[in-house]
Amino acid sequence: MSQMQSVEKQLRQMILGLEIGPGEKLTERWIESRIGASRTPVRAALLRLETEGLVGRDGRGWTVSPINLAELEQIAVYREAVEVAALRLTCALADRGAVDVIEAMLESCDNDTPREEWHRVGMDFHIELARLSGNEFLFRAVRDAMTRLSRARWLEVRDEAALARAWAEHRAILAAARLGDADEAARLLSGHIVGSRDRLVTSLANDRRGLRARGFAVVAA
Amino acid sequence: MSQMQSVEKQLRQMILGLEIGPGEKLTERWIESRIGASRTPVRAALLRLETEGLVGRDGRGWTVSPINLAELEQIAVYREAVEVAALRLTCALADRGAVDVIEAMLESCDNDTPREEWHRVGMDFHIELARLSGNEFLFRAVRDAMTRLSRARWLEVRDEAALARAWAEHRAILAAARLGDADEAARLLSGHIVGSRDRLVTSLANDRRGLRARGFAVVAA
DNA sequence: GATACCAATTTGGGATACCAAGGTGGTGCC
DNA sequence: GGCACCACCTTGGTATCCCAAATTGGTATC
Repeated sequence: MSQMQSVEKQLRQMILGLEIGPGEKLTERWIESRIGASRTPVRAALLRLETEGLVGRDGRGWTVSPINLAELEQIAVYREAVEVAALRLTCALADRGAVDVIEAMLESCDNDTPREEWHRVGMDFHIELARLSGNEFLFRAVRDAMTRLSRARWLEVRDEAALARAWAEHRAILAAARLGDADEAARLLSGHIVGSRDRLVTSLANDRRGLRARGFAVVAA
Repeated sequence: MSQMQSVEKQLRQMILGLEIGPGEKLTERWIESRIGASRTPVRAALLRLETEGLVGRDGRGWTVSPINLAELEQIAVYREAVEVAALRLTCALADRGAVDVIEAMLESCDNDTPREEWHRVGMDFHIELARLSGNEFLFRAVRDAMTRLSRARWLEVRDEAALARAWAEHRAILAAARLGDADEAARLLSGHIVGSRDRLVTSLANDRRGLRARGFAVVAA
């Protein structure tokens, strides 16, 4: 793999893993020494991550994008549009057996599964579901939206009950999709996304003070 | 304006204006001499245009993205999802007076208007309509989709009748939106997008031979 | 003590030099 | 004539250097 892609990957992981906090200033030279590559690939990585919304410009200079509650709400609306469209396409497909692969993915999480896994599988559910539609643009839209949501979801305080409910909703969506019941699947998915958004925004708004204390910039809705 | 943004702008214009044909090979050094900037801003521009889908990598090396009929069809599905969602949001708005601005935009085109203007305004209709929703993500999605469609629409052979019908459809959509009739507006917009796609793909498929003769790579659906 | 101003450092933007990999054309052998 | 092989050249990837602007820190003045 070229160094350019490697820098991008490492930097993205540092940002998504909150190793670099939302709102922190970035300098190309710091990244250069931190990652061990020269400025050229570092700049290429920053340009890419900028289009993903993970970093942004702060006048002259780079900043890790803060958590933006207003943005999270807009993303939810966007997700609802593209995910529902993808799901409807999938429901119209002749072969919907592929949903079983996703169901197996969900089953792979049990009580012993580390939190990281739950986090990743929770996002992959939506991403893989969109992939099934066969539409590259819908798929990319969902994947990019989930990437943007990733840090916020990581910060969200979720109790066992909420987690279990989300998993149940995922399974219900798959069940409806397997039957080809597009309207029901779409209805369930919409509700799931809206519910997720509400819990997410509420949780972050409540924790805002604590998050800021940890050095994480959280912009209000 | 920084040189980097200028290079990006110029290069995008050259690609969208078909000054550089779909499928053509690009070398960083050629662009460098053509635009009159060094490789650093050229590379930055290429990285950005890559995320817009206007250029792509061809193993080692850059290529102006060919016109891809399968991609055009997928984009239409994607557009339908995001544009309809945006339109429904707009219909739910308290103040829908802003649609008048768009209507005025349409009126600005008459028989004397050069073809370039028609082309631009035809796309801006969809972009500005999405902007009214107030959702940044839906707006960007529509804008980026229209950018990707731009070259294909430029190549499309459109008769007067088709053009007039498209304009009438635009106006009908606005009329429904002004009344807040979301279902009707959505229905009209869906139909418009699907119809546009059909005419576009059909026209390009028919002209494929001629387009290739002009040096334009056209990938079949 | 506050503030205005200046020097020094830092920073991103741009230019250029260098490199390894891949492609191309030519040449000589079969 | 055809094919294998090799030297050369082009190309993107990387590193490094330079520059202008902006930030910073200190200092002198009021």
